[in-house]
Amino acid sequence: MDEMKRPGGRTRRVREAVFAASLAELADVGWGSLSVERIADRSGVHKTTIYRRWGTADQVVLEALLERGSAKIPVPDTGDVTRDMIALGQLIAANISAPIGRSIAAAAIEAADSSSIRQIADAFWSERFEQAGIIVGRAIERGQLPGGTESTDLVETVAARIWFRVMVNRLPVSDPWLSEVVDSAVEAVRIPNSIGAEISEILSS
Amino acid sequence: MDEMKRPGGRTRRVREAVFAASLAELADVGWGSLSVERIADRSGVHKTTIYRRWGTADQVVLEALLERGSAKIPVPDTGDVTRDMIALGQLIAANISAPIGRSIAAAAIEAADSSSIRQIADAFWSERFEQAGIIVGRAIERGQLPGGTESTDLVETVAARIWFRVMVNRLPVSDPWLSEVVDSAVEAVRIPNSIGAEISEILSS
DNA sequence: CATCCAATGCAACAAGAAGTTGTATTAACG
DNA sequence: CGTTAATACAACTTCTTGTTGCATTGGATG
Repeated sequence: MDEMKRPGGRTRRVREAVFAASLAELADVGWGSLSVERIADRSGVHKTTIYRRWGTADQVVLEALLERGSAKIPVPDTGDVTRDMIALGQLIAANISAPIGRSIAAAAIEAADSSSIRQIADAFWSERFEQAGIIVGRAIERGQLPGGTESTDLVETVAARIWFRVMVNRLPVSDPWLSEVVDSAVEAVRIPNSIGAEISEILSS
Repeated sequence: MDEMKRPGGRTRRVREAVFAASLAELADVGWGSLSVERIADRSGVHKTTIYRRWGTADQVVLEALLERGSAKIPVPDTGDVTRDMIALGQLIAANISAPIGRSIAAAAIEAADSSSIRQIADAFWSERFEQAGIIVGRAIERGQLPGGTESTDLVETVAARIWFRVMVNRLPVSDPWLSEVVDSAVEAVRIPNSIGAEISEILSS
C-alpha cells in the first residue's frame, strides 16, 4: 500500500506538505467543504499531483489522519481509579476540543453510511474503551471496585458528559468540573443500583 | 417578515413544496451539501423562484425549520420525577435519532461561528432544559427531591448519555436502557455528593 | 558525475454547477 | 374580467472541479 519507488527527499516533502495542509483545511472548513484545489493552494503542491497520487480530497485527509493517529498513547496509571479516569477524560476532552477533532466528530455524525471517516472515529473510541477497561481492571485488583464492574458504563458516562459539554454546551472542560463528573460516575458503578436505591429510600423516609 | 400580497393558493403550494423538499434534502445529503438547484428539482419549483424569494438554500431550510419547530410540546407530568424524565428522554431521543435531527446536530457541531443553524439547536436544548426545570420543580414540591436540586445537572446527564448513544455508539434508545440511565441520574442528584462519598467510604472499608 | 525515469509542475481544456437577467406565462385577487 | 404579483422559462456568465498532454525537476543507480 505504502510502497513508492522514490520515497526520498522531494516525495516526502510533498507528502508532508499535503498532509499538513489537508489537516489545516479540515480544521478550518470541515470535512464537507474539503477540496483538492484548496489543499493544493495551501500546500504549494500542484493540484494535478494530488489528483494523481490520491484522487480525492477525502483520501488525502484519510491517509493524513491514519498517519497522525498511529502514535499510541499510554494508559494513565496513578494508582487511583478516579485520578486515572480524570486523566483519560482530559485526553478525550483535548481530542474533541481541538478543531480537527471537532471536524472529525461532526463528519462522523453526519455520515449515515459507514464511510471511512467513521472508521477513524470508531477507532478513537474503541481505544478509549480499551484503556478504560485496563483502568477498571487495575482498580478491581486493588479492591477499589467490586469484581463484576462493567468498564463500559463508566467510560460511557464520563465520555458522554464530556462530549455533550464540548459539543453542545460549548463550554471548556475544567478540572473541577471533570473531577466532579468522574467522581459521581465512579460512585455510581461502585454502589450497585439496588443498594443505592435502598439507601435513597431510607434517606427520603 | 411574513407578509405577502398574495398568500393564497399557488404561493402557499410553492412554499410548502419548497419547504418539504428542503427538509427532505437536509435529511438526505446534510446541511453542507444543500443547494438551491437540488431543492428546485426536488420540489418541482423553478430555481429562479427560489433564488428570488429566499436567496440561498440555507435561508430556505432555516425558514422551513422555524415553521416546523414552532409546535410547542407539553411538559410530561406523570406525578413521578423518574417517569417524567424518561418521557423527556424519549422525546430527545426521537428528535436526534431522526435524519433531520441528526443533520441539524452535525451541522451545529461543525459550525464554529454562531451561525443560524446553531440558534435552532440552541433553541431546542434550552427548551429541554426549561422543561426539565419544571419537572424538577414539581418533584421538589412533592418532596421527591431535596430543595436546592440543580435541574441542569439532571438533564445534562440524561441528555448527554442519550446523545452519546445515538450519535457515537449508533445504538437505539431502548426503554430499559433509558430507564436505567434516568434512574442512576435521579439517584445521583437525590444523594448529595458529600453524603454519597461518605457512604461509599463506609462500604469499601 | 552522468544518466535515467519516477515524480512533479504547468497550461490548456472540458464538464458541470451556481447564480443572474430579461421576458413570457400563469393565476390570485379585486 | 382585468390587473399584476408570483412564477416559469431560456439564455447567459462565472466559478469550481477534474482531466490530459507535455515539459521540467531531482532522487536513485551504477
